[in-house]
Amino acid sequence: MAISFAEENYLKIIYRLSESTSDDISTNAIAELTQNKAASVTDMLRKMSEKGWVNYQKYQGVRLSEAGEKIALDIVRKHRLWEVFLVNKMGFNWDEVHEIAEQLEHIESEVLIDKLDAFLDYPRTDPHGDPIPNKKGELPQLGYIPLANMPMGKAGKLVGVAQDSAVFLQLLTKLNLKLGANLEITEINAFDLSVSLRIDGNPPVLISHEVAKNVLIKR
Amino acid sequence: MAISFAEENYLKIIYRLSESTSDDISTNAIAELTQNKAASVTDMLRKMSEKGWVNYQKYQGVRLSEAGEKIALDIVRKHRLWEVFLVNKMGFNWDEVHEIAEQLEHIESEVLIDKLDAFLDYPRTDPHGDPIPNKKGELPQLGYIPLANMPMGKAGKLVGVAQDSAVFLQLLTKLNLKLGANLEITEINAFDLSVSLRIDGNPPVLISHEVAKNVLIKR
DNA sequence: AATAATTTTTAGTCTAGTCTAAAAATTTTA
DNA sequence: TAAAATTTTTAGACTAGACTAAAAATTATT
Repeated sequence: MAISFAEENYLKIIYRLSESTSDDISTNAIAELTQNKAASVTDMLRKMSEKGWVNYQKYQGVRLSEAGEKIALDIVRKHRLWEVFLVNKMGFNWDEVHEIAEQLEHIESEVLIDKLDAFLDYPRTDPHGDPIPNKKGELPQLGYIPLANMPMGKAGKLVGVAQDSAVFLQLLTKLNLKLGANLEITEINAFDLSVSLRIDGNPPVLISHEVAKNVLIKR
Repeated sequence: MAISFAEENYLKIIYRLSESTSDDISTNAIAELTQNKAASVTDMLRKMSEKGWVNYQKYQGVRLSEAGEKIALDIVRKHRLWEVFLVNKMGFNWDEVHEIAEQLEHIESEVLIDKLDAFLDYPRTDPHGDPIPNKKGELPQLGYIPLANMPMGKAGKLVGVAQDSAVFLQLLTKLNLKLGANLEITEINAFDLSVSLRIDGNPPVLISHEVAKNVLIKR
């Protein structure tokens, strides 16, 4: 079944929202990320539900179906591989590549993506540390994930960092974030994706999304 | 002024048609290449004329304006650079890359194209021997062009070939196409782009587009 | 030059994807 | 738990870009 750019975007965004919660995804949340109005989202959800890509009940939010998740993972795979290309081969900084990858992820050619994957030496994560699904849609078992990708309420152990700039490591020290620390996310703020974090059972402290992305944890 | 995929495609196709004639381009010719109906083309030409990208007079055909040609050359530049990438870096054959490049040519990022250009070592031609415009929209002076790119009625001298497979060179010999031969195109068949060619003043013989693309001439 | 054939344009329709305004359902608050 | 606030949906409208059918203009043919 043919799929449009718009549909691909909706699926990708529902996937992204699903990554950080196990609840159903709300119309408003999708509207914000797609930059559309809620009414437009409702309409699209109805259509995608008919195509079998999402499970959608009026007023109850939405969830990807298995078929929808497969498509979403394929788009995520393309997005992240292109990001690796842009950073490793084209010399972009990791903070410059998102918009371009948003365009490249819609290029349709399985062969191209396989060749790109090989050309990049089969990377397991993108420049931001996010895992790259394989062509079957399976996420690599990394043994760790960025703290930023851990769902709310879950706990894990700090096992590494994705960056080793001096300023970053100094900040970790100041926050009392050491290797082996037990971490639990108590809140994720939608506005800036900053995270309230309980460290070794102490009262939660606030850390930025930027920091959370570079802290690697094992569940 | 924002430009859509559809508009970019029309401009590119009008440019391509202009390359092999100095006449105004007909609605039907555009319809065939865009795979649209003539009525749709008329409509689009009217709109693009209002935006100043083409000079269009009802029933009289169309021609790119200076602004339109600038845009078209930019798309052609992107298309051809991506083709080089696909062949030289991704290992595609030169006959497999067109459809993918048709998609990639619409990616919007000047910086990316500049970096790609550098990454590819500033190629002057694409894998088919077609010249790659620079970022100002200027075509490189190659000193030669593929015979397939020579306008009808013009003459030139055979100065080289773009391929040296045995079968190709044997065919040239059979056709009496030698270095230094004086060539004049007497007809281009729209159906298969095959070319009627007068060699050293002899009666014209027919050669395929495939051959014409690999024969290099100096005007 | 008149007629026939072809090309191009006009007029009206359709779909995808968006929007606004208002109605309906759900959630929060007092 | 009733009222208020918020979220979501419905209904109807709009635009870009396509289409078909018929009319108009151009080109080719007797």
